[in-house]
Amino acid sequence: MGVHRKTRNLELVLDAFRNTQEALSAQLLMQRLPADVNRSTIYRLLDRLEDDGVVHSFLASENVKFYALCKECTQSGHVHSHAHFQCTSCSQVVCLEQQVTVPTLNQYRVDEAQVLLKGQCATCMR
Amino acid sequence: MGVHRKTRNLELVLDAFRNTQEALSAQLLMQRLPADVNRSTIYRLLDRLEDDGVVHSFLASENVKFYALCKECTQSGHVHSHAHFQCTSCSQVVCLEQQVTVPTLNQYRVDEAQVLLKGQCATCMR
DNA sequence: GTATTATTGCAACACAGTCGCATTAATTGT
DNA sequence: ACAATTAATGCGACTGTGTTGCAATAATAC
Repeated sequence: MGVHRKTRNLELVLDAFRNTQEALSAQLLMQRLPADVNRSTIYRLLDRLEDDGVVHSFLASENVKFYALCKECTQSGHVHSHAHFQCTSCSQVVCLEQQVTVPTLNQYRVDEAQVLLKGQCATCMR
Repeated sequence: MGVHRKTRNLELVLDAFRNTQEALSAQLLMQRLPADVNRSTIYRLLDRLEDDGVVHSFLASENVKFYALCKECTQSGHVHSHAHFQCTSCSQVVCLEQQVTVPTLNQYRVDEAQVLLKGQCATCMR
């Protein structure tokens, strides 16, 4: 695992993930972390944490990358073969239990399947 | 269906889609269309064509929106419930026949399922 | 405590996409 | 065929997400 000095910023980011069920974007982290945490630092921490298999990332709507803590991943291989859900009202994103089976195709070798389900979350429905 | 004057640019964009099996991004269109077709115009045409159910869009890697001609869509409802494939080497994107069934979830109302399969296309594999 | 070097902050940048506004050109009515 | 209407276009400026080079700072190893 890449070097990880125990810095304030690293702890803040990890805490943010531990304190929520949601997946987080760089944007959301900026809102939730103290204002003096630098934008670039957040992006760099997310990149590193992903490289190290601590979080995994996926694209949601409006071209925004979301991150969430990995449960099944290691550095050697990300095994986050689960679906993600995004609420079209509040934009919240969560990881689902729902496993995704990677289909086999004739003309292509499929390495990865990204599934994003879109709709409304319980809070926004009422 | 929104107003559509038969303009050179509209024809160029539609031809580009008709002349390929691939899905196209604004970027790719710029490369394939004459250089004097304005960037904003391409974005606006894509938006309009999508509103009118002529093309559908979906997000691929690297935060890029791709578009492809609709076969089953109408203005009233996009029914492009098929999977998409993107080659991680050449970045090419295609629509697959593979239909996607939208799962039902307990806590969420799912309106749409986006499936992006990633791997290598036939050309890049050899 | 000092040296090493990972991490950070900053500013500048790259890129996808959007928008306001004036100009151009496709359509409509006569 | 021509003028009036207004959709479509081009341009420039802008937004937002994410990246990068570089100098300053701070966590770790000795």
